[in-house]
Amino acid sequence: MPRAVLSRQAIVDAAFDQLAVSGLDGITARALASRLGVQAGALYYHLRDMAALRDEMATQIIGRLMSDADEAAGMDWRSLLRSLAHRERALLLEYRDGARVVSGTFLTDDEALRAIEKPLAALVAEGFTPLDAQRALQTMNAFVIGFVIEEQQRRDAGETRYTADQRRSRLDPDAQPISYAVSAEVVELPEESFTWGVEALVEGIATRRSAHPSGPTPA
Amino acid sequence: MPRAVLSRQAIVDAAFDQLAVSGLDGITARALASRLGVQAGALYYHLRDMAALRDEMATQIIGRLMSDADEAAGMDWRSLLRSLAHRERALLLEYRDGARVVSGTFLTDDEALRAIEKPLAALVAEGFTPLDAQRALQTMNAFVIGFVIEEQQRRDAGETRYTADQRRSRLDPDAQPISYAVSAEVVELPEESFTWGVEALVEGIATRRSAHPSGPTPA
DNA sequence: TATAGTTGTTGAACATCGTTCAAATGTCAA
DNA sequence: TTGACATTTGAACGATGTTCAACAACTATA
Repeated sequence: MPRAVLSRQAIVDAAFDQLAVSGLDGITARALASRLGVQAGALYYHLRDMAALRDEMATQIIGRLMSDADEAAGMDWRSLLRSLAHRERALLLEYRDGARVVSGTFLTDDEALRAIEKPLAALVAEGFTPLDAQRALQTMNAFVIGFVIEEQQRRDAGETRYTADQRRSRLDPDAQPISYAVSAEVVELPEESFTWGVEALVEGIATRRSAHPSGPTPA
Repeated sequence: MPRAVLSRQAIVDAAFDQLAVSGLDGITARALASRLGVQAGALYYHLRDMAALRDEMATQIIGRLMSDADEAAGMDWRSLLRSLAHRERALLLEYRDGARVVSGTFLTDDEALRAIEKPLAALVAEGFTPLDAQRALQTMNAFVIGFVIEEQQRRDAGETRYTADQRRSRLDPDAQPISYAVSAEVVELPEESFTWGVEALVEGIATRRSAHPSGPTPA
């Protein structure tokens, strides 16, 4: 047999293809092996286990987020945070189960971890405490992850069981008038909902920023 | 054999016990069956499949969040949002993998869906548009879920590979001074980080609230 | 050119998983 | 006592992750 048919990267590429076709649960050792024209056991020469593969996938997604990000240049901090949030969401949406992939894993490459320094420095340069800068990014990131997990849950898995009509049918317009009235916007228009959250967060972070010179976070 | 050894609720209870012991991945049909003194197949008389069990678990957790919540009474909207966020986090932290359990599932009980009406009404009574009220809750919820997923990832899974020291060792204090300086707070002190995010969000939502009388969400 | 060593893959096996289903068992009503 | 019903058994099926001795192909050395 020819030597070196596989490589760590080839397996990861196949995993992304498989992810698009059958979702995160469809990424099995045998599915990848057949996609690569190989037996399942061969994968374990290049990967410790399947968890390592998922870590690697998450790392590459985050790597993309950090790489095309030379945008810290010349942006005020609001635009920077907005841009980061929207690009992170767009990136996660490119992949089936994208938010689940990155949420449950560890970064295998230090490059991504180090890349956070750039936006951190940009925030500090604009008057944030290092700690406040870190927390601003952490807060924004948590929001994006949480939002997209729910968004993809509806988009990918629940096409049959998560329509606006279906949601409305479980509500009583007399007992729950507000829920009923906004039920359409909950399911549809995720763009607007996301932007609303980002704008709220940016403004909220602005108040934390101006708060710190006079002392620590107030109660 | 005696009739009705099992019940849907008994299985869910066993699942929560198993969750505490071995995490979400440890909840297998046979593990629950042995815990209940029964064969694995018997579970399928009460549950369509294991996904239905996870939905049921998520529903019961959310149900707890909504039930001990008679707190909408007499609270200003800020206190209400704060209280909801902190109670949601505390509840999720009670369960191993709690955030993952509720994030990837559908509510099987309409009660939880209907219970959102109460906080929604409270926000509307204080000047929020129905749509803004819905989005405020959605944004806060996304943040809490995203935050706790990461928090539990570190607490439960990664005790060995996610300490502050380990994070620092992957950073260069000269090249990434800010990341290095705050690396301790990132891993430890989740309480303060979470409160920081909640406060930022509440203040940010306040600006969305005052913005709407003059028109829709500004750019 | 022969030989040894290394790298990468095979093929088979193991334990465990979710799920299904005919058969057996226990309980209750008539 | 009998019959109908509800519930569980026990065994099986296919698919999963993972391991490992054997084997094949390439590389470097002699």
